[in-house]
Amino acid sequence: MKLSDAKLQFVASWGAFGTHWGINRTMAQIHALLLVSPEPLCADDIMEQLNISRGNANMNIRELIDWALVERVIVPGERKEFFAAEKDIWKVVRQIVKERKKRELDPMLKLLGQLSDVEGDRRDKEVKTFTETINNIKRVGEQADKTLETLIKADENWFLGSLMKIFKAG
Amino acid sequence: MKLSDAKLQFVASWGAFGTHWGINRTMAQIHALLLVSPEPLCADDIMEQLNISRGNANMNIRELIDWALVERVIVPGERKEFFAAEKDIWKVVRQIVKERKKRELDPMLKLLGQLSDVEGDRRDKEVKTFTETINNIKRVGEQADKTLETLIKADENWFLGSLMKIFKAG
DNA sequence: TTGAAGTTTCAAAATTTATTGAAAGTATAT
DNA sequence: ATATACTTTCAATAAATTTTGAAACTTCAA
Repeated sequence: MKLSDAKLQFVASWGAFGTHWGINRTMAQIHALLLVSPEPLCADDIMEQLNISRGNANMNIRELIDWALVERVIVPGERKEFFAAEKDIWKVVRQIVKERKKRELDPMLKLLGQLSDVEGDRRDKEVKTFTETINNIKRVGEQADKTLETLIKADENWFLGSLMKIFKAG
Repeated sequence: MKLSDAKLQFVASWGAFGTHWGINRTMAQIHALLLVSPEPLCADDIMEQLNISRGNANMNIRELIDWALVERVIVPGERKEFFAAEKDIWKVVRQIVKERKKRELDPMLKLLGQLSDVEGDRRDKEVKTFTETINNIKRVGEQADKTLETLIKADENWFLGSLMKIFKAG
């Protein structure tokens, strides 16, 4: 397969993949493009390669920077900004897990805590089912929270080495 | 907090949560509603409680059944269908992980396999960066694949017990 | 200063996704 | 058979999200 075709396909697929995970297609495509670029790209490069407008490029680049997946790079002798993606995929995964945990899991656990005691007779089937379900979700959520917290702090070697040996043994 | 308010809030939040994960809001809301209902509900119950049309209810219930998160229930003496959600949250998590792995991770790994050898000089910086990035993503993806496979097969006690002890010790 | 180069913003337009509701389809009881 | 109760489908519509592009803003060199 030719490099240019492979790149196109990677960018398109990464974009489609992103949409299944609540990430906007263009943002994922820009990320993919930067991941496979040896040199940092400027806004015009990105606009040209993905056929998108300046506004669109700008907004999605900023979002990627916000997620700490991309950083601004100063290129000596150039006035405009350049952008480069974090290339260490393990760091990328950890970063995404960290952000999504903060934005989604943490608020969900907070809510579940608030919902876990409702007024009313515990022998009432409605009350009982509600309380039990919420508490079960809370338990699993808290477990996930701990697991992800460990994963966020883990370094790759520890994760790929120790954890997997244990998993296989389990 | 009153049960009725707590239910409303849970349904609304579960719906919002779903949208961040590429799941349609109504589907997540129906799931939430069934999770906290002690008895199976029929299409009309769901339509009424969520203020949605029959077509919408029908399509999203079917989708939930497709994901094996909800099942049809025959209620003796009733002609219409009733629906109940799987209440074991650990099973729900495993089921979702299993489906998403099949639908998303597996195809992605297949693609990465195809992209991992491109034509051209390996000393070419473009070729080198592309190949290395794809292979790094592939490695992490394959690791995730194994981990999730183990998780899918694991039973709750094993997971909550052994795994977490190990994580804490790590 | 001024102007050239670059970046950001955001209302309007385009696109995508979700929802409706009525017609068509199915199953069941009589 | 046929009326009744219920489910499914899908074209039309509505809603939500994404994208555009031009104006406003910023920065910097001369």
